[in-house]
Amino acid sequence: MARYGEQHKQATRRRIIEAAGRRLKQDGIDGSGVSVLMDDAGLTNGAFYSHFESKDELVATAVAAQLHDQCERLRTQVRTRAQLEQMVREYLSVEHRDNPADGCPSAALLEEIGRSTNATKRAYTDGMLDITDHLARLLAPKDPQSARTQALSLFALLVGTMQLSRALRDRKLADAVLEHGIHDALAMLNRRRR
Amino acid sequence: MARYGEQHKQATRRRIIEAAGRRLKQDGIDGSGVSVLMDDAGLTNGAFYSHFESKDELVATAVAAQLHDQCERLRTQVRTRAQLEQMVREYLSVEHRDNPADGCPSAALLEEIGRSTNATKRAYTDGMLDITDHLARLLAPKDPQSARTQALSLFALLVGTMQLSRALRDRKLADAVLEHGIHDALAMLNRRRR
DNA sequence: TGTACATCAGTGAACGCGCGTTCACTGATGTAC
DNA sequence: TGTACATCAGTGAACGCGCGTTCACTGATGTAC
Repeated sequence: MARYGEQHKQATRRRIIEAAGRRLKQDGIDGSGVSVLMDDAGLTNGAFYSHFESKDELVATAVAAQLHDQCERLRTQVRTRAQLEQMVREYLSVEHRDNPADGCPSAALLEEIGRSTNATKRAYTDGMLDITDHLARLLAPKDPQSARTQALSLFALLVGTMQLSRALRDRKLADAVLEHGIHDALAMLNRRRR
Repeated sequence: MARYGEQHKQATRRRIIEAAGRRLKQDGIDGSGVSVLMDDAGLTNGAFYSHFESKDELVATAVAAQLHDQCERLRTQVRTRAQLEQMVREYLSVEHRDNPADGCPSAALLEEIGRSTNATKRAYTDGMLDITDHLARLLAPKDPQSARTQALSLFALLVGTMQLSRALRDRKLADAVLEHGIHDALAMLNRRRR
């Protein structure tokens, strides 16, 4: 019945979504054309619409996938406060700043997501709920509900700091922003909650 | 010699820049076409190129103007720590979140500025240097140089929190993020520097 | 095992549209006399 | 003061281009017998 083997099309779809995640983070949503996105996946533009209804649908799907990957990485690699501090240091690194395609989808896309379709914002919100669930359990196992907004604030500082460092055309200042951001993020993390 | 009165063209140019600032903040850089920008200024698209060399030049100019306005507002309205705290509260308000056109250019454009031309990033950097000069003098008159990165970190938290609140499609959570952001921003402001 | 057939993932050209930009033109204005 | 003229800010149609999307077609594959 299915002629290309059961998983052939699914594998292609995943390939498009993964390549799109990288491209969107590098060039932005408006900056990434469908032809380029398909080229990145090793296909021609025409094949796009046998996988997705529209560019908007791919964007929402890719955002969901990016956050899901990020969540999985956190789940496996950040299980203690010490690991969380290490994550903060890696997040606010020069390497992360200079390689948006490999980096955090929020740092690369948050502002555009705010202007996107409801489906994309929904996907983003759901992904963030999963991520902050995990972080909240780590920060305050007894009161994860209030720890969630704490985690979101930490995240906001990381994202804002990364975007700022990327926008500043003054290497020294941009590096100093990252450095100071680490300090503030760790302080935020270790402050006593009232 | 000059036929429309000395200031006629300059006034029109200022009108374009000011209207563009609002439009860019609302719809993003890529999302704002030249025709719409000129329409906002009450002109037709053709007149654009007697005022600017390119859309890029207008973007850089509008970003500079937006930051300059923001700096002036800070200079006149934020002269004490108490006023700075008040500014934080107004920044992280629901009103600001729901009206990006009237709001902070960084919250609306920072991610896109990071992907923009060098001229735009230069304009942004210079504007931020002015703003942080002022804030640094307020935060630590004795050591404004180190207080500048502190001001930038505070700014990063405000920007990241605002963007996050705009992207979340969950009113309650989005409001909670603002609320918690105020708390963290004030804590960051009042923490003893080492 | 070999051949004819049906399927549909993928191709690549084309669609209409809006983009940034150009340009021939208009007409309100200040200047000259 | 009134008229002819020069200027150039602004008009609006057009340019080529790349966008998101559509579509007739191809050809590699699994199935039927």
